[in-house]
Amino acid sequence: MRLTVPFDLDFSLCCGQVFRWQKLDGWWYGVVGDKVLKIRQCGCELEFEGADEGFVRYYFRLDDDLAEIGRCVDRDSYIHTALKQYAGLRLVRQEPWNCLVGFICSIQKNIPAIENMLQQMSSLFGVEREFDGKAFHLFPTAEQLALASEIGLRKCSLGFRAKYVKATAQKIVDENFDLNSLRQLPYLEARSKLLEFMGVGLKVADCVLLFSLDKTEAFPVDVWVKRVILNHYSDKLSSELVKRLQSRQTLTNKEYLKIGDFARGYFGQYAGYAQEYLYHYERTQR
DNA sequence: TCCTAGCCTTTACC
DNA sequence: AGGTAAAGGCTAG
Repeated sequence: MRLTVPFDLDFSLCCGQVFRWQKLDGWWYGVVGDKVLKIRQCGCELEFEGADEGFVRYYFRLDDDLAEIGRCVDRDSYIHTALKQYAGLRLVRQEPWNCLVGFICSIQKNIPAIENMLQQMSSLFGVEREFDGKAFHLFPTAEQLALASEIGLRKCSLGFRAKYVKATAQKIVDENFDLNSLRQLPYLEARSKLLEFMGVGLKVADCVLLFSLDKTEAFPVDVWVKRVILNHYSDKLSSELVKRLQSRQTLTNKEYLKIGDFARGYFGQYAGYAQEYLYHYERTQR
């Protein structure tokens, strides 16, 4: 498949938004929904197996107008540098259920640990699928995780998150909850629906909204983004808020909402895209 | 109603 | 080896 739009596969898969892709012999292998696929990029050429072109276009959001998004969020020299550095980085349109569990697991965990938890859950509870001579496991469905015991989930290194995942799976099954239907709702309404799941606060909800439900105005604020705000945008916030952010490690909901509202006002409807560039740039500057 | 402190598990990295 | 930070959320008060 020949690319006619800017895209960088490595940046998009390495920037911390996805947890179940691995690179082997120059190919990226990933499990998405009920598919196992592999993909690699050589310049403008995208090669893949396991899915059709429509799926690849949808999953990697190749229809997003990256040039236009860049123009919208390019508001200062700092983000300008991040945009240049990671030109071609795209948000990935993840499968919502997998995304939701992934970010519940992200609570107080670094990325390698999250990848480890999801891998263990998949191996223990997901359907095995052979592809390219290798064994993969689909991510377990809500039904499968609802049937899992908290003990079983704790065996996957989830710790206190085991209860959250179990309860969330149970709610999905009990209410026949269709996460994809949240796509039709406005940002704030979809967010309040997600907040009803145990283990989902503002941060996790924003991640699910941004990475799987097309809410590009969602602006997840974690410790890294908080650093970006303090180090590069503090002059745009009230000195009172800045003082609070400096003196405490974790954000209160009120502070979190203030930062998100600032970001949406400053970067606009694609604030979430700005977040991803800033997040990845901050993490790789050291 | 809103806010805060204390607690929750485990891993990676220093 | 020991400590700390890690894409935070829940609950009692």
